[in-house]
Amino acid sequence: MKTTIYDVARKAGVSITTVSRVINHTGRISDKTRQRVMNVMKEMEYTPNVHAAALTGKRTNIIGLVTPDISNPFYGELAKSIEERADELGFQIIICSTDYDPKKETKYFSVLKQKNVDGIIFATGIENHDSMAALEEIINEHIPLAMISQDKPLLPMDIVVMDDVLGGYEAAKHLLSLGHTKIACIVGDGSTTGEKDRIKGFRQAMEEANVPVDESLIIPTRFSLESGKEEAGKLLDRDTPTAIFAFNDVLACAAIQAARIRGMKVPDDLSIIGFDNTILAEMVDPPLTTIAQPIKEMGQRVIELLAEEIEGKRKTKQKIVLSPELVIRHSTSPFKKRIR
Amino acid sequence: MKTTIYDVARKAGVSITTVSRVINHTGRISDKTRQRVMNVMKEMEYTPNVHAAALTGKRTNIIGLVTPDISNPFYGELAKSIEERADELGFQIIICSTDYDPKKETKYFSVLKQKNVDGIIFATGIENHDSMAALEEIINEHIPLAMISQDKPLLPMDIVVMDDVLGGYEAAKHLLSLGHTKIACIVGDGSTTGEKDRIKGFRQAMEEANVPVDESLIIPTRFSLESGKEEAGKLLDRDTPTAIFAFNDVLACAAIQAARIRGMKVPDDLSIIGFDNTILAEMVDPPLTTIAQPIKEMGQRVIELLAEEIEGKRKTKQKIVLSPELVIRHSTSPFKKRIR
DNA sequence: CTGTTAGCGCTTTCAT
DNA sequence: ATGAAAGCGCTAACAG
Repeated sequence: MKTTIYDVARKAGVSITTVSRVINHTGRISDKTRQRVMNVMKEMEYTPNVHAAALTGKRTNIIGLVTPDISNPFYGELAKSIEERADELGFQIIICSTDYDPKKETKYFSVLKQKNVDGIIFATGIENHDSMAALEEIINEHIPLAMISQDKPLLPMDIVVMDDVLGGYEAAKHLLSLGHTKIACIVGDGSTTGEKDRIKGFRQAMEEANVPVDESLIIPTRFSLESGKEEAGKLLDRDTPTAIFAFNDVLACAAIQAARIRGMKVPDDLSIIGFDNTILAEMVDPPLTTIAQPIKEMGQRVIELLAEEIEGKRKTKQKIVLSPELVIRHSTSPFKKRIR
Repeated sequence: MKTTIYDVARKAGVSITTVSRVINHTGRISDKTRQRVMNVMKEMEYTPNVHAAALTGKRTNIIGLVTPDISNPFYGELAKSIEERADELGFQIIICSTDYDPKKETKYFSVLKQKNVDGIIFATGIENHDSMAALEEIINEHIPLAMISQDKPLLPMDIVVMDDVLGGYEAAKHLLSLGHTKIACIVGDGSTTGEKDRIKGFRQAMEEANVPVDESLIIPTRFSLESGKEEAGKLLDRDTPTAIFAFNDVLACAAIQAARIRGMKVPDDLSIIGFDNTILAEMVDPPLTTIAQPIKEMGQRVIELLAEEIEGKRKTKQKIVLSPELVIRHSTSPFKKRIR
């Protein structure tokens, strides 16, 4: 049998109350007894039973992380930084991969509640109606919540996001500074706020530079490599942009492939800038100039925010907006008039 | 206050025992009472308190997953498939990312033990002495264990691995069948069993084809993109292999880049085959011919194995060896005599 | 088929 | 400064 608080108490010649006190640093205890108890605990390799503690209302030190897909490098890196910082703060992470399925989302909510997690971090959109309802329920039960990389302006919870407007702005700015004016955007389905913000920033930079935005150069895709390749290909077949702003690194890869198939050289014939700065960006040829999301820092900040709330150090919700960073590699170059 | 088993019992007009029985499907209960109790549970939205149950020796339905780095696409995909199947089987996953640090490894062992997980899956090597000691302790406590993608012949636990010998064999076979004979291998530091097995398979295929292996074409690297690029470059500068077998997809990318810098076309001037079939393989240009590890299936099988053991359905340990699969894309082509 | 009751290991008043 | 005792919510042996 595992050694319990009773075993320790007996061996140390004190009551279990005293042992409990030294474990939790509560109440007053003479240094002498404390030392004795601590020694016995060490000696017996005593570790408190988490469940018994949880049963009396103590924390579980478990945090749920709800993400759409951990195999996606972006979420993988996010999960990693969250887990790392969580570990430092004494929390474990239960991962929940929803696979973009709202049903799994709501299911996980109840599982996590049942597991009595101390808090939950959402890295999914939660657009679905049922999910929203489940979410509100969680809010009502005052389970500490934090949202990452997704804004939910109307709900009271901690939030860490990146400034997508600025990201779009910087991408456009970079291309403009290289002399490009005929710039295409390869976007997704336009549904998320992140996407909308990026294009907003893009437009702003164009406007400031007095370059009109050609709406026919804004190309929607299904956010996948195949779809990106196809749409980028169609674009290049019918028009001649000198630069492309892809809304993530995968789409940028797609654009590179589409260009290469058509005998265009990147960046000589076509500059391409990506978004996210995942591992792909350095893997691809040419290495991608891209707008880096501060993934690592975002992960650290959410978990810190959440931990503060769990520990009751702060009762007001907080929103942290981090800045993107332009990472210049080799997929963009100054505009040169093309020789036909 | 959350509704407890007592609330349900009272409302249903039975004892808590009866309620407990319908929850756990134990003992005999008349269909009538069962129905009544079930209805009340539904009505009150009752969910059992996991900690109270765990305190009496019931399972926690939590499984620990110890991996070196979830942000690595290979482990990310593995984690995903494990989580997915685990969810179906009713388990949650606590992730532990060791970052290849043996200290974190041993630390996680104790954390997981303390959290009373039902079982643990190791996706790390556990080469370190302290980790081994900790591992043996866990074995002694009879916590169900499973190892994935790593063999530990001397320890009694469930294992799921891929046949690396066969993988190396198939890679060589493919290249040989295309007419290549001057084949280079870009390997790592040669320390893991996986690597050794791959090269063993490679040699075997070469031998069967009566093609001598040129040892100077076996190039060690630090398994990183940079290192791979550098070493592959040196190789191409001093020699003229017609094909390269890279020991993972990252190294294959490195080889492609090194070749392109030197004006060589892949696959026309140089065929390259990778290993793993991570997302990189389809992202890169040209898409990579590679030896696919059945990541998804590996994940599913470990968790199934572990679940069986947790549920006590099987007491003998089991080892499952899965087969690799050649995925042909566009980075390899038949050998043509080079025109100088 | 159903109920009574004794723990599981710990926290927390309330005494002393 | 320390201890006795009452739960926390549930399971399971025992009794009917």
